[in-house]
Amino acid sequence: MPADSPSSLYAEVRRTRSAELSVPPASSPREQAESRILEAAECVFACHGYRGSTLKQIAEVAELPKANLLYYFGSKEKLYVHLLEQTLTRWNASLEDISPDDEPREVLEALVRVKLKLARQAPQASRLFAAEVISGAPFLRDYLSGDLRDWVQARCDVMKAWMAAGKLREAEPMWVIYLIWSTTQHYADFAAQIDQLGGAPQSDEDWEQLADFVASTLCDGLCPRQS
Amino acid sequence: MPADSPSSLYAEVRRTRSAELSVPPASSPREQAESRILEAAECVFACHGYRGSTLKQIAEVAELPKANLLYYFGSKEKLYVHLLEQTLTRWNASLEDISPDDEPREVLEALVRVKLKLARQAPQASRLFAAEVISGAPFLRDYLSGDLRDWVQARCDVMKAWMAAGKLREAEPMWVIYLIWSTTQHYADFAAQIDQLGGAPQSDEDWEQLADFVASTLCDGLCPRQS
DNA sequence: CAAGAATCTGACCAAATGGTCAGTGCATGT
DNA sequence: ACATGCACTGACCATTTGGTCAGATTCTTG
Repeated sequence: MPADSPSSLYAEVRRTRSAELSVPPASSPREQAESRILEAAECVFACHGYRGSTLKQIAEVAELPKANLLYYFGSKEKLYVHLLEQTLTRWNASLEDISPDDEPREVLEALVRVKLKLARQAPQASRLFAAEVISGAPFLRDYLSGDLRDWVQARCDVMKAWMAAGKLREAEPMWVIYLIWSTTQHYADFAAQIDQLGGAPQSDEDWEQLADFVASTLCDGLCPRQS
Repeated sequence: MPADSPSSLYAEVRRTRSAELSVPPASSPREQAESRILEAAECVFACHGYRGSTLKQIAEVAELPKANLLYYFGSKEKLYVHLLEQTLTRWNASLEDISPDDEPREVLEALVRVKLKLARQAPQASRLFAAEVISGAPFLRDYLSGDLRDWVQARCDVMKAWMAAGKLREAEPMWVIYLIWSTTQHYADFAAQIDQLGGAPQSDEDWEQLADFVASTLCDGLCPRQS
């Protein structure tokens, strides 16, 4: 019966806040309360998924009365969806376009670095997304088969061009993307396991080395020898 | 408000049952009921995690009265823990030992194939484990820092020997393991996403090609050129 | 067949859940 | 001063939750 003491399990809230990507200081009471609630909600939803989370717990983490959450967000579901959308918006902001003229190795390496940076800076967001997908993506169906599918399709086309030009190993391009996503997200989603087993990157240098390792391994595995 | 209709979301139960690794036909009423309950519980817990699952829902999937689950398993927590332990036992059964004399490429490839086979045959078990870890592994702390840590340590030692012999790229051995785990589990844990985006392996041949792709990419990336 | 054990379950319970609402402050403009 | 609207919240509600239990049914065995 492992109870999760807010002190230990949710300590990450405060820590993540300051590390967050530039969010305007939010002066009005509304903005202040909303961001406070969203922080807490991200923490709890990421941990227990939509159905496993309770408003009471989110309220406790946010140190606000439960009725306050409902005053600002109307319902548990609206709060959850708002959080998902905010996450996707932030992720999209950190993605760059690619073209067939780019060098595959450089693009792949850049993608690995961006994803690992996100895994480090916003692990909660990654786990929130993972929990949603594990549960069958009931709230993200449309996004997955819409915007994300388009984004992914564009990358696949470029990769096919690379393959035709002999710059990338022949393979289902989707699998290349999954290779990158899985290896990088792993460090956010399975952080609890990695903490127990060892090998968790801690310092800036650790993360740098990890990025080097993942990027070079995938590039060497995916790009034909250039000798 | 996406409601998960048992018919669609939990259809996987029956399908997985027949594909399950040899489980004795279970004749006594106790065995019969228990396996029926465990099946349903795996399905629901894998989807919503421990806290997000309800006994009522498990009972509905199992097509048994709720009191029956409690008659056989005593409590929600005992049922959950039983399921976790069963999963770990089965996984351990499919793992082989390795020695420094083995060829890294062969061992890595074999590991990828075993893990992908599990991802295909028992995706629910993989998601169950993933949900548990995402929530901070409250029930698996001891296992992770005990048995699994030992298992992993043994592999790391062998890999270090390989590195010293120039048969494997110099790197934190743990990261090599995470590379394999993440790339293979991804196809079970994120199946909902993959189904929407495309590239999901369907036929035996698809899975074979996927295994070839993942194994050879990782091997080429991890093992020095042999020319 | 009788007696005990194992199997099973409807009815119930206290606690927790998402959500509502009436009412309290409290700032600002007039 | 006072009215208007935003910000807030304790108290409450219907429903759902995990769990108990007394009793009914079925199986096993001497």
